[in-house]
Amino acid sequence: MPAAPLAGSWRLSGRLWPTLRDAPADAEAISHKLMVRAGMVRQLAAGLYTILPLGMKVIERINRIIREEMDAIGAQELMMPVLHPAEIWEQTGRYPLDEQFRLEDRSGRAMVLAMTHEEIITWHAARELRSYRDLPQSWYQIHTKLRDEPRAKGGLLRVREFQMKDSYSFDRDDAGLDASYQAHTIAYRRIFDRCGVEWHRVESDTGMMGGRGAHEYMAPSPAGEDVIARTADGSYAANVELAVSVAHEPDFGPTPPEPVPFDTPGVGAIDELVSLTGLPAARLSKNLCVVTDDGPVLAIVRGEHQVHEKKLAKIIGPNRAAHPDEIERWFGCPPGSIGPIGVEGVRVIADATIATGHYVTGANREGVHLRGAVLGRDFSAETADIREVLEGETSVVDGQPLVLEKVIEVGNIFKLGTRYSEALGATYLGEDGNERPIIMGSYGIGPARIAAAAIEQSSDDAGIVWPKPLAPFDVHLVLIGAPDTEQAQFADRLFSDLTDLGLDVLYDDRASVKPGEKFVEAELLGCPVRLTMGKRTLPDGPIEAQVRASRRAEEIPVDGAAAAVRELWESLP
RNA sequence: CGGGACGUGGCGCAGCUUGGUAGCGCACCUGCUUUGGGAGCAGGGGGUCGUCAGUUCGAAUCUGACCGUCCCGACCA
Repeated sequence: MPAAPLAGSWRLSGRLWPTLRDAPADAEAISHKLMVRAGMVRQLAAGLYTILPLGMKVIERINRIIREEMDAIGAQELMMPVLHPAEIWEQTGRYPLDEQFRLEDRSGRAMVLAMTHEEIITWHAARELRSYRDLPQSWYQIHTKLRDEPRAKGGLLRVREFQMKDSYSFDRDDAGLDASYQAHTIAYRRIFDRCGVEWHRVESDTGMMGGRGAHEYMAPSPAGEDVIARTADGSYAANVELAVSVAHEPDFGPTPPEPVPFDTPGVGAIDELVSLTGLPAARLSKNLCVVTDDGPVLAIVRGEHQVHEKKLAKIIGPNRAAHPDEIERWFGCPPGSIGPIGVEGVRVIADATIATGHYVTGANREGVHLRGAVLGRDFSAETADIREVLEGETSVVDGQPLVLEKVIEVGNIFKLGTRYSEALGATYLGEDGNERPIIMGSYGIGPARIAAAAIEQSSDDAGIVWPKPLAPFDVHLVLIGAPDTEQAQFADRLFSDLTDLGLDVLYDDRASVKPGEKFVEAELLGCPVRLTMGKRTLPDGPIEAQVRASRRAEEIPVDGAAAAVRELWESLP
């Protein structure tokens, strides 16, 4: 048995801390490799991870920050089951979702595992909240979610079982919801700032939650799965799923009186057309045919743009790319030559940018394109925003240029409205005696994703470089020498002195591990300060301190060592 | 779900093409030496080669199916 913990400090001997020299071959993400190597997590199966004691230290620190800030806005912690009767999910229509784990109990009752907790919290709210006097309320938990993800990936970044801080607000009216939403905005800002990660708050789609307004909290990282568009000062920031921008306007020159055909043998792709015509891609129209249950749809964007599939799907519903033989049937030509002019039986949706200018587009004849096609004159189309914004295009808010950035989603907030309260009968009696649905919001944070994002954002060749607030320990004290030596006695004393000063210390007192190995493992783990106590240190010091981030060596005097270490630690960013 | 790759002691890998005694490094155990940057020497333990079926006198090696894991895409807080 290891020695009992001294506040948040640990003696290392006897503890489970399995580090690895090599990362498992199937780990790809930096955070995944380092978390496994640094003995924080182990994988059980795809998307299922055990968090080891050292990983728990980090998660505990994150959760503590979350609890403090949630409590500070008056949210109340509770805990709901992760095993739910299916009927409740049937009432909101979310029972059949593909991500839902479904099972039966021994009597054959249909059950589900908690994908999220809107249904259950609303079920409780329906029973406990009766009057306008009971509102507003905010309830939260830090608890398990289970999702049958089509593809777990990236280590801890996308998993099938994970802890989430989820909170839910209950208000009388929209103004109340706005206030609860604002309170969460404040709490979230404090949480992510205190965690020491870089983050952006962006406008987001409401996704499977439904509702009417949402933001996501995004930690920039190349390992991220989402992309955001934002201005340098954050005056505009949105997930590209709904980001808008002012497109570059090409010089169109005079508009031809009518479309003019020209030969483009064997040419279909936009870059081939650019070389052939010498025109910028923005003056070509890119025509994409997809198929919905209601038939074919032709989507048109400028040649430099990409159709954003989610934006398109919001307008036309689920769809797939058309097969070449289908295109041949509807347009009478191969995919490279299709265009909007003269087609029948095909719904045409043009991006709003197409409404100005004239374009080179397919003539619906193999090897022929047209110059000078004008929307409204030569063809008709619904216009909508269906393109993905491009880096360098400008903000619709203030004209600043937009940058695109890959990000990890670490939190989100949703204005749910009455979707769940109406479905589950969560109503209250107003002052005027009328029954109304409770107005709800829901708010999520993934603690393990914060940890993973922190590592993605901060590591070097030697290992993790923790932001101070998330480090499993503040100080990593390395003892060189046997337990019965003078330096060991001194290290023991320093260990308890540092702990008394409020620092969490990992005291590497293992007798059987060589100094070099201790140093390497300390850097792999990445606590902000490493102290070395060896024979050399005594009697007069100094004690060597290494600042992990800079790997700079500092000298700590033996007299008043603990206070000096505390001071060094405090001086770090 | 589509495409690709890979499954050999705890981790990293070789062996497979050309079938014939299962190997290397690290880790682990014992002993001695060593103690400020993943120690040295000596000895030792641990593997149904993912599973099943087939071909063969004989399969880690060839064939097939299945399972698992990872990556890209689809999907997704």
